[in-house]
Amino acid sequence: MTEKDDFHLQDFLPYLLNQASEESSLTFQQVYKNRYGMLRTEWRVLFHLGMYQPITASDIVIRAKIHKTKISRAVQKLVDRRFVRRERRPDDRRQELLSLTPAGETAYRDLREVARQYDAQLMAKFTTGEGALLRMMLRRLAGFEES
Amino acid sequence: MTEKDDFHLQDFLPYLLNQASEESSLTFQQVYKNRYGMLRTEWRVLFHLGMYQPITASDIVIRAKIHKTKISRAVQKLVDRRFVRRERRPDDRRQELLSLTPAGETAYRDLREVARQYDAQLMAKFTTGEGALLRMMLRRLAGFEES
DNA sequence: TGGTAATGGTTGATTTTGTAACTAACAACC
DNA sequence: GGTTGTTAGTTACAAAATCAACCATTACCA
Repeated sequence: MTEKDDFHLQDFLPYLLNQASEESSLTFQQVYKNRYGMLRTEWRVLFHLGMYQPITASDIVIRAKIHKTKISRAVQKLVDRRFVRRERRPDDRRQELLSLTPAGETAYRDLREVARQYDAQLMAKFTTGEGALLRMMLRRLAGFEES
Repeated sequence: MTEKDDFHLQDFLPYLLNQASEESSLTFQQVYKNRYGMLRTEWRVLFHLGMYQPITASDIVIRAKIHKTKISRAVQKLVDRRFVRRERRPDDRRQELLSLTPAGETAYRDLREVARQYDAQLMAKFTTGEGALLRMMLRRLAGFEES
């Protein structure tokens, strides 16, 4: 007979991570969606620019591990909405440097503040030590650090 | 002046969770995709049936927090491929009870074993105590437990 | 009983994503 | 200089997700 197995879907790490990820992004999603009409990829591009500008689309592809077509379309939309400015490099005319417009800067600062507060709210579920450990473990799972 | 801020995207919990989630689901995805041509929602439905059958589509909606149209289409595909059987309830003819066919059972057991091994492989990155704590924290973030 | 609301599930239209093929610019090598 | 190969980014088409409207059935209730 096939013994009743001790597997539990809710403990399967990829499933659990996905559920936690979805659940914990809901509140933030409401904000960037309602306030700026952005999609997930778009706020990410915005944030990457806010943190590292000026950078190219390829840089974002590498850092965020998002497919280049998604980035391409997100950048296009952000440019259309005057959040982002693109500028072709003179020395290598294939690449274009992306940077935030003043409106983009404003949106970024606003959302960054929301993110910071929301993160604090989520982390309040844990002790400081637990939270630090959680981030460390997630970084390792995400491949952000080798070890 | 606007002080250079201490915000780091890579530490923002929803972002970090999403990256960890995506990264850690890649390997398993290859298996259910290549071996059974399934999509994410489909293996999840399969697993829910494997664990809790017989249940209705609505039950899965509630448990897995997946939209009902996604479930509806996933179930349809699984039925088409003879992994799942549907049976209208006599007492409430709106509902239909879903259960696995023998082929579905086989696929489920196979994938469950893959999942178990893969989970162990992921958890090997941590000590036993860390792993247990991680799961507990993720469960809390996912809303699997109230507290 | 009859009318209205709620539930389980499906379908169609639109939006978003994924995959591959493509253009343009540069690099490397002969 | 002229192939050949790479890289940056876009576009076209197919696959999938989202959203709203939709049946069919059951529940509620005057």
